[in-house]
Amino acid sequence: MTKDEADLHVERWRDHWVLEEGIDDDIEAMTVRIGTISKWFKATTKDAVAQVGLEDFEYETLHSLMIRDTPGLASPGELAQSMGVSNAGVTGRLESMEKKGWLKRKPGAGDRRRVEVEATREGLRIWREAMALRGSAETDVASVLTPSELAALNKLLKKMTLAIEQEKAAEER
Amino acid sequence: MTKDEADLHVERWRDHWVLEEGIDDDIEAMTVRIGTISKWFKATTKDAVAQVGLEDFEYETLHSLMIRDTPGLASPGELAQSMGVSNAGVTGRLESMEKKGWLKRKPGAGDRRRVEVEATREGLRIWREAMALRGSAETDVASVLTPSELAALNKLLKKMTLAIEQEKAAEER
DNA sequence: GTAATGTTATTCGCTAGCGAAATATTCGTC
DNA sequence: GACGAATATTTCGCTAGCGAATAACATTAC
Repeated sequence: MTKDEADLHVERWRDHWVLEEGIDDDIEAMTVRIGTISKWFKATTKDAVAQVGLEDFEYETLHSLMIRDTPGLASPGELAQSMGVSNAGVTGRLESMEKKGWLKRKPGAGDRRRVEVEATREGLRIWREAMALRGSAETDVASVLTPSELAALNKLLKKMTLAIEQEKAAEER
Repeated sequence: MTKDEADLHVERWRDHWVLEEGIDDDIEAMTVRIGTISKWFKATTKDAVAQVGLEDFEYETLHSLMIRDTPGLASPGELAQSMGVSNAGVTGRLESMEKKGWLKRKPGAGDRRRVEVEATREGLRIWREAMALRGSAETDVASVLTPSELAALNKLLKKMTLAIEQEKAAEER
């Protein structure tokens, strides 16, 4: 069967190898593949986003704002958390994005320490546009799998994500 | 069955949703899961790397240098390519890493435009140390799968990576 | 052999983002 | 009901990295 980059990587690994305790080949190949796919999705998203005239981080911010359970509405701190960016970083993003008119900030209603971030109509529009492009690129890749293969893949991935989420939760105490 | 974050994401997606043409739920869940796992691996690598006293980008550079088919030896341009970083960025990395003694640069033998980057003994040592830690974190996650599940997962992932690699190759003409 | 073109690495000006300190507001407690 | 602790955001100084321009060398064409 044709080899992919991960296969080649593992082969080189074994030949030239130097580590005392070897890492399991299948695990190594799996992590490399996950990385490859993730990178690809990031790259296609980047393209889609560039096509509609957004910067990467602008898209990410709008996206984060929209996929909440209160879509289009959040505080800077919440955004920082969900994007894995520092609070200071979020302030910077909001600053420039507010100037461009994709969102606005207003002082928090009840608690005046807070700031409420809200997507504008125009912000929503451009984000949707990017989403449509992004989705079609993902569909392209996923379509090499049959529906039942996709289901099987999801089942296996889910086993891992559940383990990860559990691990994460455990870390937080 | 227990739901993971991806499941919840897709549910929210559907409830509040606003896109004209819906994105297929299974595809969306799959991309979210791939992203979650990839992020997790990145985070565990980051921890491992911090434990041995390396910066992220220093580890990445050493790693890139070591997994070549000429391990421990490369030109800046090759590194830039394999890391997906600009040439200028690589120059900066090499600068600081040379100071710390993890690698050294010397003028290219045949072609004197080139520069040869070589890992030092100490660079190799610290990278190995990080690798051992990194590997064990990955093994932890992967161990929720049975060997045959892992094999099945790799088979499905490989279908996608092959498609991606083909797409990439096609783009390059 | 020399001019023109290509290739490789580095320098320079600029942007995004981080961590720590500063600022503004709220909550708890005596 | 005032004062200290807690919380939310922003400001500030600094670092990594990008793209464009530059420098140094090599290759090709004539």
